[in-house]
Amino acid sequence: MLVLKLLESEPKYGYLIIQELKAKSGGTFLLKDGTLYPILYRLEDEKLVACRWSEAEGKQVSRKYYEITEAGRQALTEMESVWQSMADGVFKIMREA
Amino acid sequence: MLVLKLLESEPKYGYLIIQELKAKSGGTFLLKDGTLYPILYRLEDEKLVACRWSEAEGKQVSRKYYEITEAGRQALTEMESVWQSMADGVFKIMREA
DNA sequence: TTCATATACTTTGTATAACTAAGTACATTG
DNA sequence: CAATGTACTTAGTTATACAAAGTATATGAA
Repeated sequence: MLVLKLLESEPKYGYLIIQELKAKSGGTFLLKDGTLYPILYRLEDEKLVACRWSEAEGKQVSRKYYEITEAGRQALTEMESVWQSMADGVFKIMREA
Repeated sequence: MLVLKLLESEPKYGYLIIQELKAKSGGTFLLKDGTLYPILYRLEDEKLVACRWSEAEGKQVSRKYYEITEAGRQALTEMESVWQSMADGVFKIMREA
């Protein structure tokens, strides 16, 4: 869900996703590259993202940019809803129990 | 974490935990018995809960009551903190991304 | 200039653990 | 007495996060 969320605004490549996951979560999500890339491959298999190789602007390194698909946006909406329900359920129990 | 939380106040048996998980989460956590009991066994292995067989009051059914241990209370505190950090991280990304 | 670090992606293997399904058994209620 | 609810157990499947090791290029400091 978090990876899809980061791709919601614009296509990004793996290394950048790892950095944003770390920065935007306030240091909570520290993914190793060997953790993130398999997630991207799975999202690609599921057609929730599409990718294309592209040379970075100014630099001569080749990067694989991942872009969220329409199906990905729908899945993200569903995931957000499931997460919200789940988190609500957890907080209820942590408060009430 | 949720199972430990439900045991925080008093010892409970499996079936009751399933009912409370459903009721107190507002219907979000619907565990099958085959899902809950292995969780209890693992918590027992980890010494986070202890159990004893006991006849139910008034009834003649035998029930296995699980009680949280001191180590379980410490683990619960740690789990609550980890959950809070994780949830905060998720919400940050869901907002900021 | 060369060594270390950062960038960038891939693949394999392991460990965790949630979940389903099927089984046992007794109690309760219509 | 049949169906449903209560109560626990075990085996097997699946998902997937994660680490580790590998490849490769770029960059900056000594």
